Amino acid sequence: MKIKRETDHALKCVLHLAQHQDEYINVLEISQQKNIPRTFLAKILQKLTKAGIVESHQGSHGGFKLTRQPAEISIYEIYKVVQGGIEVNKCVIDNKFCDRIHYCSIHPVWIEVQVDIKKKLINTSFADLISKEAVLADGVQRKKAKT
Amino acid sequence: MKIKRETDHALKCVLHLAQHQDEYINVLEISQQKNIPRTFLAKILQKLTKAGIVESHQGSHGGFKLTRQPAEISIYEIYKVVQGGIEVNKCVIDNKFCDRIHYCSIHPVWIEVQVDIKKKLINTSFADLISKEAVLADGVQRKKAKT
DNA sequence: TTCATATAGGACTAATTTAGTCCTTGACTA
DNA sequence: TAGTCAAGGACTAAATTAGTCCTATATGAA
Ligand code: FES
Ligand code: FES
Repeated sequence: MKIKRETDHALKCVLHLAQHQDEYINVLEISQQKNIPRTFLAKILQKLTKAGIVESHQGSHGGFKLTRQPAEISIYEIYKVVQGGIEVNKCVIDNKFCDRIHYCSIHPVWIEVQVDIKKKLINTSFADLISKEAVLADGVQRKKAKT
Repeated sequence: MKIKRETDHALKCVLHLAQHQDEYINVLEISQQKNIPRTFLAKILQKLTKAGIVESHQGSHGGFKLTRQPAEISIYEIYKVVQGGIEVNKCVIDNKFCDRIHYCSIHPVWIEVQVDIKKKLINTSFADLISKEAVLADGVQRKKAKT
């Protein structure tokens, strides 16, 4: 389990959409606001659309918006859509990877780690992120004001 | 944080040494027993030697053995030596990676995940693994006997 | 109705990282 | 002193990641 760039982009992107609900926002705007290569982001948004996390609208004034409330979308969901399942070690996914798998004492450790990670990611929604972001941004503002 | 092949090899290797304490075991034997490419394993053992986890002896009847008791060696230690620190997302290591870092609401999630993983890995020693392995291997034997 | 503005989708490429090999040198010991 | 083993550096192959580019299709407005 290592966050790929693609997933990182996807999370920022969904965060942006969550911060601008109920309007269609196009790829260019998100890519500029969140500093993501435009064409790459377009690909990511295709995945999110297929997965039903966002809905798209073509033509002028088109773009993307969330299909659900931010509180109903977890980090884990986005992670899973763009990156697939959590895979701490290859043998956890591919059971032909290691012949020791039937008695390997290390294996259960990875399983446990995965369960922990999954729990944490499921328990963080984009509503949580939005409110936290507001607080943090405010903190940065105050710091700047002081100097 | 994704277990590399190299780390996986290293863990199996140390497990083998832990199961055969107090004798020097050479690269060839470990590589055969644990199914690891010989030359690659040699490299890994170099790292472990430098890190002081194993000690080496050259010449005939040479090889490697642990410098400490299995109970004193954690999975985390091996992980760290061969793979470096836990890095769930790049921004956690490289603070120039993302300009959002000062107020990013997602960032703390990765930090928490890392802390959890680290705890779990530190709390598993090779003594734990050895005893668990014995139980698991026994289970496999019993299953075979039944058929 | 047609032009400007969007996304959809596939094929491709570049860059980076992972997973090794190979070869020469140096230590140990029977 | 020959045979056996690790140390170390340089190299290569394979796989994955991180994108680009081009064409097609949908939409709304002039
Ligand atoms: S088989 Fe999965 S860690 Fe050993
Ligand atoms: S800066 Fe680390 S996740 Fe946003």
